Amino acid sequence: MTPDFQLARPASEARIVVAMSGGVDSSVVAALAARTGAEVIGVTLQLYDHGQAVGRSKTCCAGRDIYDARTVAERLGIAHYVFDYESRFRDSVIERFADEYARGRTPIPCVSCNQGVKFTDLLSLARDLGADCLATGHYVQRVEGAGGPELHRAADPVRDQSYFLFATTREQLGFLRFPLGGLPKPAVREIARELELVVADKPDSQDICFVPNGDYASIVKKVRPEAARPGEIVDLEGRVLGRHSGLIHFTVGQRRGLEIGGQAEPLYVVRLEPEAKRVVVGPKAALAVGAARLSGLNWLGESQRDGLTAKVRSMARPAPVSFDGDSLHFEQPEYGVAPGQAAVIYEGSRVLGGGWIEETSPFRAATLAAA
RNA sequence: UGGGGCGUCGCCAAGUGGUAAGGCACCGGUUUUUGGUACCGGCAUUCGCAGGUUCGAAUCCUGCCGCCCCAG
Repeated sequence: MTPDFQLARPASEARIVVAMSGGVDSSVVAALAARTGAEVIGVTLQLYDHGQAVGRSKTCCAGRDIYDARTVAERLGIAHYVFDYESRFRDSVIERFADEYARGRTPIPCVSCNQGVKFTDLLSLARDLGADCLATGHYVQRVEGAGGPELHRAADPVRDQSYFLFATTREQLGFLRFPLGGLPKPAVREIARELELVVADKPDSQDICFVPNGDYASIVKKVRPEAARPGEIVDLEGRVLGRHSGLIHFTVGQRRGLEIGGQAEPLYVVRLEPEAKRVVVGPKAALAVGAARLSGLNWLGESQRDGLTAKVRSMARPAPVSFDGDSLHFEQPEYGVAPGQAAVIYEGSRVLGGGWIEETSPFRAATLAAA
């Protein structure tokens, strides 16, 4: 099967730039693009290099991914370029990531990366290269609707990455293509195997790409040492229950790592108070959120009142909500809603828009306010 | 140094003669292109210490140690 790249002119006259990370998905995108007969240019961005920290820069980590992308491009017979975006990535993703933690918020670097480095910088690069479109390996669907291109969830819901792309603008969407959005992951790997791409059995990437061992705290600490200052852990009444080794280790909804035993029920982080360096904890019930005020709203469709659902994390089924222009109201309590995370609003499978969570209010209060 | 109570995993805590529940915490795993959640699994050969009774004790007896309360 060959997904439609929705080109405005015959493929034989078109040029497609493919963002190649060195993983299976984007490699298959490059292969599918090449199959259309268009001229394909693979572009890989060097965003970070923790290989140097480990001392084997060309054989592992970022170096390995770039090498893999190059190998795939050679096999497909397409052009391939590597661009050094390390400083831009550091400024727009890593620094911001650390700043957010320092403010007691929970950042989501994949969105910053998509909206900045990938869909702004790389996208304009692709335009400069005279491309007709920029194709990526994201599992989302771009659907030509009556009012222009729409962004929809992936056909395979367990693979859906629309959450990370809510900040995509209409203009960017016009230029982007997501050929994998209609495919199940096994099919993508199958294509890679048929074409004997070296990355066919490469494990899926996970966790934060620029954090080597899952130890994001040490990166934040390096950039924003103040976020690693110890402080008190208090309950909802302000009683001191224990101490912590820095707000960077916690996020709203978190249960593990508090090291406070002797409780009848588990304790969860209810909120972070960066000025006081305090972690406020409470029972699960204290985590039930009824509404979330959003900032930085981006709309790809019309905001409307009925039939909306929203995701407050990537891996969740969309929950019924209403939106009043400022805040999202959940019909059922939502748990672990952290300021700094994204709230993405859907109408069926379509992404209407979304925003950043600024603050939340308890479920019951929201119910009373609505009544 | 009079009276009373208590001492079971890091914390809380069942268990009063039949061969150590549970919760919290912690650890490991699964899930996952963010944090987190959830789920699964692990976690006291031993009950403050030392003796004794008994076929058999964390559970009964004795002594010691420690803590708490009341009284002087």
